[in-house]
Amino acid sequence: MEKHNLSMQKLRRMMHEVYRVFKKSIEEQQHEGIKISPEQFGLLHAISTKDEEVIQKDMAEMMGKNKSAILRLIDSLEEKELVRRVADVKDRRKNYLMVTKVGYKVLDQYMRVVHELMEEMQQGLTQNDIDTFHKVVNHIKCKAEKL
Amino acid sequence: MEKHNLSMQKLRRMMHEVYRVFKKSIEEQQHEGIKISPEQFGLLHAISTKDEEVIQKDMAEMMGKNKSAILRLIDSLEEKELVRRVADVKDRRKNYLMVTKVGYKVLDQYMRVVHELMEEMQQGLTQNDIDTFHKVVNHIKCKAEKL
DNA sequence: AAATATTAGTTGCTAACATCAACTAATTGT
DNA sequence: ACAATTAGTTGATGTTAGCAACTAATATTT
Repeated sequence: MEKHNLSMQKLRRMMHEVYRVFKKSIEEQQHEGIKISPEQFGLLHAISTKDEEVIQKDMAEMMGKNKSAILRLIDSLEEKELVRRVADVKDRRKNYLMVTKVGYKVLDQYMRVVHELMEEMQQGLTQNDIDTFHKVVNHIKCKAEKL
Repeated sequence: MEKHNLSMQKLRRMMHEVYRVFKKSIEEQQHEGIKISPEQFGLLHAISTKDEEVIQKDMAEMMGKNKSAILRLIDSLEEKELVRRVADVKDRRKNYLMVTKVGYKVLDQYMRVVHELMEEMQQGLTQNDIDTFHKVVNHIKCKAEKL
């Protein structure tokens, strides 16, 4: 009982710390340049990894976020010129999301920082540990989605 | 590289789903009564589990949050009469945080829901899985705290 | 073809959370 | 007694989330 709840809190704490360190590293490694928040980064990255073209609705589903939330995020990314909306010629309701050149550049920088940090923070953990971690995360997510 | 980043995003997604389900269950099981947010719940619970009396600063440290953030949370909990600040007689700067009777009642209700949900979502996972999960979370948190 | 239903995105509003700097009052240290 | 430190507060700013209502575009039904 108490154990389970603590895990969510610990999880939250862990993520908070990771983001804090991440932010600090970004500041240190880039005194200038475009700064984006974790959520913005998450969306930018998600868009960039999709092979086929995606629309806002797709991203909302994929990230499990409310469509307004996605819209706001896209607004903010578009404002920074990291992403562009391109209306579908056949269905004018749909906006395809495209990562700009600058977008890819920022993404690359951020990914490098993420990579370094994760390498560092994972030291001392086995691959099995990490795989189990992902398994648990995925398992709980899927269970939760069904409720 | 991409794998590590995805885990943070997946983690975030998982937590989002868990909170969604949690909220839904609360709504279903309590058509009335005091509603509190995950953060409020987290703080309320944290306060309740400490044997010795704690002050705001303690909670900020313990939860890894900014003191203003804690203050605001306490404000909101105090407003709902779930928590009370009690000034230390010897050091008037310090406020001890006490969970009220109502506070314990709400906490109990919420804990019950949490317990049920976690039981349900953990089905199919072994104790070893869960332990490893906690181990990884704790490991990363500690590593991050040192950076 | 026209009417209705559905879809994708937008808007306005509200709530919650986080952080920083500056500040105040209280206590401790010199 | 004064300076430094501490605990909490305030104001401002930024970010994210969610809901309902709305608009324009498309699909389906009549």
